[in-house]
Amino acid sequence: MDSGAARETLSKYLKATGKKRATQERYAILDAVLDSQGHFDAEGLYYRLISNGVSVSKATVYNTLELLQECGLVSKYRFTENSSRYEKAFGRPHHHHLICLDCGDIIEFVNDRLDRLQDEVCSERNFHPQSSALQIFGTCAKCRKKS
Amino acid sequence: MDSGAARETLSKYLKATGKKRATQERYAILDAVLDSQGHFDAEGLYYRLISNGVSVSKATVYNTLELLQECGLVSKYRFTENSSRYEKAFGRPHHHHLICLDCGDIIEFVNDRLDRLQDEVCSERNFHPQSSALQIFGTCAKCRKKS
DNA sequence: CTCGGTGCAAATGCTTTGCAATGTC
DNA sequence: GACATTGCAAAGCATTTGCACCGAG
Repeated sequence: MDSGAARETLSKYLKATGKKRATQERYAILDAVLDSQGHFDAEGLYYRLISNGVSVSKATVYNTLELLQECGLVSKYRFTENSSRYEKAFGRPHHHHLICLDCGDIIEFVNDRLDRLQDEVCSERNFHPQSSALQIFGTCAKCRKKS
Repeated sequence: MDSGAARETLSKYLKATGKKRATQERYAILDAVLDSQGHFDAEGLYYRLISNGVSVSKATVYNTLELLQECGLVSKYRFTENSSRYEKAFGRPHHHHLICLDCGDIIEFVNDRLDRLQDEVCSERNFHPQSSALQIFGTCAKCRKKS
């Protein structure tokens, strides 16, 4: 993950809009996102920022996550009730998720055949796909061993 | 859609738990669900009940939708922020969704190859699937014509 | 008659918003 | 300087909960 390139993506996006400004907060939040491993939520990101001495408000975290989503640096998911999960999307291939209902683990996988099949379905229906999300809920190998 | 069979499914489920009771409200809500076409939300179902002269509270609607989900009569989805969508699941094949970002239309499709491919992915990872949801977001044929 | 279910309104938790202060351009 | 962005706390919204009453078993 190249932090410099991500910052440049954000910077270009901000300029492209002609209105949005490059603030310290936005870059600080981007850095925190890039530091993250796997999925995180807005709350967690906020506390991570605070405990690193970065002073931001939750509102700004939410706003900036939306902004980062717009420029493709972050993906947002809603696997369960009452909480959105995010992940950095910079330089990552298109992937899907296996979600363990026991331990809550999220396992990512990539499958070209699956993606191609999706495209087929779309062209059959004359539907122009923009993004897609496949979630498979079940029990992971770890939890199956346990029980 | 056979309303009698659905009611029987619910009845059996209630008895099987040994604790849950068969109330008028639960059957009234089930009926309203069976009457529905396509996707609906809790709020809409609630108002549909009220305007049909059935007196229930929102809390009961939510509780019952959860119950109907447990016994497989209803599926719940979360396509967008801040609102869950439900659909009757009784006697319906496993299907996925194309969601139009322009008009909000939800198009269902069935694809065996896709389902088989998903199973393959799971067994590769020793993951035991229970349910899955694929959403493809984009623009539908109708909206592409318009623009 | 017992205990699960219901209705209501208040509570919850995530997310957004209004407004004055701040910092970018 | 103009105006987008921030911070804070308060508001919003879908959903849940607490509790007194009701009704299924």
